[in-house]
Amino acid sequence: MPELPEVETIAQGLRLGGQGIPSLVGMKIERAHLLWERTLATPAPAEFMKRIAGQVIHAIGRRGKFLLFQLSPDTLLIHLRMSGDLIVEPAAAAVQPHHRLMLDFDNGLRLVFNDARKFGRVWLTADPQEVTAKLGPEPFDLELTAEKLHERLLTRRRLLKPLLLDQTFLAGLGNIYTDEALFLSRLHPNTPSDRLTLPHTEILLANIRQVLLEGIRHHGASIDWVYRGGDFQNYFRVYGRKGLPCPVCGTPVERILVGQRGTHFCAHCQKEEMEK
DNA sequence: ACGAGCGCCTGTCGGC
DNA sequence: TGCCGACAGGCGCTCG
Repeated sequence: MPELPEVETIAQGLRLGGQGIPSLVGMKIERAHLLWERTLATPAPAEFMKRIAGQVIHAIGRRGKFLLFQLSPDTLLIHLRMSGDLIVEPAAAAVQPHHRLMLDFDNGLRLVFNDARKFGRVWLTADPQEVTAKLGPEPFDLELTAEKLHERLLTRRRLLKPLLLDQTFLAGLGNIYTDEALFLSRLHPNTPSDRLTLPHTEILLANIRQVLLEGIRHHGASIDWVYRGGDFQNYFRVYGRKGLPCPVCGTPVERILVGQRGTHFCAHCQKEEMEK
């Protein structure tokens, strides 16, 4: 799915406007059209339609990979999962094949949740904490120090990569940015989490933040057939580069499975056995 | 408390 | 060319 940088890019775009599209802040939702029922996590379709009509978008934010739309009494949460995207278009435009939910505004525009694979989900709730309560810390939270991250790493006995992908451990990382952060940190994805030293954790946290910031600066990555305008895919160091030379040592990048996920790394730079 | 396996879905790509 | 499996930015579930 879109990971933190892609979700942040979308949130900023909708909040600030640009490229001919106005900011959605202040827009009033007139009515909703649900084209794929399972897109709606909660409440039931009839109640959703009734409750969202007339609500105004007051703020647009992000928590982990969730988009948050602060409405009048309620909050709308959207998770794009693998193939979801948000589009602003004229409310009169033809309905495209993968449109799943459309929110018509009272100004002739609509916000569309488009999602080819139908994995994405939408929640409308008075209390967004009901949805986001289990999420781990935000990577850019200033209160997340290397010491605190190190403590959290030591309380678990898991492979490093699956742990970093666990949204209850840290919110926002996905497959791309995890591989990139581990590469920069010279850490093997199979490293047991409780073997990380504090110095290693400092390096890891700094690199997680760096790759996420790079992603945001490039407006995210555009891969597969879902194009969102970003170009961070041109700056991947290892992700999706199986067989291509490691940018540091030239050794061909390997692809293995870790926790059922395709994982890209340099076997020379990222040794499984760390020196203590 | 872990990881494996699978389900949810559609689309693309590479190999034969 | 055409078919077919592998694979895809995610996550929740069950099962050992």
